[in-house]
Amino acid sequence: MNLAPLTQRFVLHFGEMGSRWGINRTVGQIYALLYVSPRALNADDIGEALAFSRSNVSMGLKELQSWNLVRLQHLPNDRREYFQAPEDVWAIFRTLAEERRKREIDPTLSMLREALMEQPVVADDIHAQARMKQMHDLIELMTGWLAEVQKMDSGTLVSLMKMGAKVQKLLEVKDKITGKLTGRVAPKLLAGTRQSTGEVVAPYLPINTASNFRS
Amino acid sequence: MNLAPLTQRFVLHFGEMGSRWGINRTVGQIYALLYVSPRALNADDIGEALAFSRSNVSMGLKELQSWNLVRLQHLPNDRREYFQAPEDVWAIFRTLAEERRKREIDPTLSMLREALMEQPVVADDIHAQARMKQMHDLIELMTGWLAEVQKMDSGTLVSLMKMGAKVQKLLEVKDKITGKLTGRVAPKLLAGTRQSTGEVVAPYLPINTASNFRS
DNA sequence: CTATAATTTCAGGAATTACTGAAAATTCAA
DNA sequence: TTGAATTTTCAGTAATTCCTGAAATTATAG
Repeated sequence: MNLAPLTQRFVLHFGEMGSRWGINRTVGQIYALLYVSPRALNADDIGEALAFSRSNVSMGLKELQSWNLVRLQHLPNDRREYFQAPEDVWAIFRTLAEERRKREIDPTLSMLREALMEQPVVADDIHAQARMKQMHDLIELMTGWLAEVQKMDSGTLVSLMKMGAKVQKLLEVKDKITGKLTGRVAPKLLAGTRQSTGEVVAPYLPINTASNFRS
Repeated sequence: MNLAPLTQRFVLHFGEMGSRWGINRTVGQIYALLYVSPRALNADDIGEALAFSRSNVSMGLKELQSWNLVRLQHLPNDRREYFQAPEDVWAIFRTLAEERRKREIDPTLSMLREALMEQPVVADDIHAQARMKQMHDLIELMTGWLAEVQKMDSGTLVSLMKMGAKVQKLLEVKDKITGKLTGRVAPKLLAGTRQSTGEVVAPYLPINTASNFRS
């Protein structure tokens, strides 16, 4: 591996980080290299830069393509394929979120939905189903929110994030004006929820209190 | 493995899902079991339920404890340790986000900060550093926002998420009233950013346009 | 169509990670 | 303090994942 110093540190770091995800070191390094590279690279460039076999590069690039994380490019008078990472970091982040949702969240939601359709036959499964309902509702709320947020343009998103918790205050002001309840927990939420199982599930608890864990 | 039917499906699913993260199947299954269990379980319970060796359970529980995902409990007249998952799914989610930040984001931020302090000596590193700056800024913005959001109580968070993109409209209304600019991209953001490298980096682009990728 | 360049597939070996049983360490009741 | 109960450690093996070179496939220039 013969890379510029900063590039090398970045590439090695992403190789290590990759392992903490499901992604393997090779793929992490290839992506990192493409991300910082000032120009599109072909498979041989990559293999040489990272000292990987040509076939390993090929598999890594295929993986990255399946994640929609790299774009293909052709140069005039050159039959080889050139790869690059998108320029816009926000677009990259969106793609990542989207793909992870597809691979990790969607299958889980399906499993949960199926499980919630069933009639539990064992005592333990009654409680299990109620827990699955809680998880299902949280995931559904979060993915729905994520989908809406992903539609915003990057500028709006940046503004929102920079506001951070100040949105809360804005909501309170709005409450006073409209009289609607948003900043506090709605009574319905506090009342507990009757599940499809018939069981009444405890309401969302305030966090960071000892009562979150049985002691 | 001799589990109630719904419980078994849930446990097996989380085992598989674990592999897509960095987490191994065993740990995923143990956590899933604790999550749906109506009562705290000891290591032998878990080992028997999932057909794992006692030592494997011990290692899995240690891993889960290092993630702050399980709580320890003692029953009267029983020396064994009993484990359970927190009841509040929101608290669980917070913990997960927090721990992943510590393990994945923080080290990356450190690496990026260090790299941004250096003076690039090779041409390629000048571009690489500019790219790292973009990534650094995005991550910093997101983690800062996350930290603020994590301080909110679950109820507020639920309200916010249910509003989804409607927050945007609220911001526009606020703009009209206060005259401040938040809903649209601030001029400074559109103007591009002068990096520490001296290079002027392109501003955030509108997403979902072909121009995000060189064609 | 043919020849060559480029990419992909894949079987097998290398490296890593997971899991187990036995032994060591720890905890706590008596 | 002792000793039984419980948990943890760890070396060895099993299982899985990664990576390579060779062969097959695909693409395209001539």
